[in-house]
Amino acid sequence: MLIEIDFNSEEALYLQLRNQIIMRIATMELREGDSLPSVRQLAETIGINMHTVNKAYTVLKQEGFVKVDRRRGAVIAVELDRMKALAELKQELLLVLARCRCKGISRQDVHALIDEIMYLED
Amino acid sequence: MLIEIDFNSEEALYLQLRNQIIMRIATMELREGDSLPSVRQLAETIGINMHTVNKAYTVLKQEGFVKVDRRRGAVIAVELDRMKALAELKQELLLVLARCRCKGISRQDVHALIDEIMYLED
DNA sequence: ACTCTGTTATAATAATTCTATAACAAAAGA
DNA sequence: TCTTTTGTTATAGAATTATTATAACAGAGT
Repeated sequence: MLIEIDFNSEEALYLQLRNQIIMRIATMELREGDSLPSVRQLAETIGINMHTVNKAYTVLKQEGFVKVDRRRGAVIAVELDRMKALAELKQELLLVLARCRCKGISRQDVHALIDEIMYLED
Repeated sequence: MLIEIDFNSEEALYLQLRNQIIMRIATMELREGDSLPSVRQLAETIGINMHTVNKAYTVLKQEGFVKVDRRRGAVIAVELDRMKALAELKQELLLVLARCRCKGISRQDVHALIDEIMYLED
């Protein structure tokens, strides 16, 4: 679990942590059933406080990316709720695409970029 | 300029303001050259502090959506920097699409949603 | 017994957000 | 010229959030 934290970033540490873990699940570097390091262990590795890691794990749990097992710690367990995921995606895209329209980025431009990023999928 | 603020939202007031103005530019409810209300006037209309509105305008200026004229106040003036806009879009999409991949939202699903939101464009 | 797990509680510090006043120079209009 | 309105800047306080620091607890593994 190589986690890189940018202490100069404006983004909160626990969000950087959350985002990196989501990215690793997406690239399958982390797979269903894999355990994350314990909050204390990861905190020590990175050099931050235990509670900051705990907060990241708590958010990941609430967002349906991990489940917490008293024995095994935080385990990757992605909750698939298609309707919920689509609704959240739409909400996020509304603002992003509004910015695109303002800045002269066309629908085709967006499609091309999507394909570039999601090249692995069908 | 009807601006609706949700005081119960977790989103900062100045960001709600910024986002609504960007949405209005995208829908052409606000057009190039249009003036925004003065910071004091809009603050009074909404019932928030002048500095909160000023912060929203300052962000919009930094992001290239308005220019500030000493005489006319904040005026819609969208700065078109295609490379910059595409780079920012890509950065934003990386995380959003990672979440999609985790949650079983396919590339086709995303394309369909893009088309649904950007239906007016070619 | 001992260690490791997540969880919870409490407290202190720092940073961010929002508000409250106040003042300034530049420009517009009377 | 006088007044008003503009954005801008400065300062300060309150509220919230983020981060750190200790400490303790129960459950589970060895």
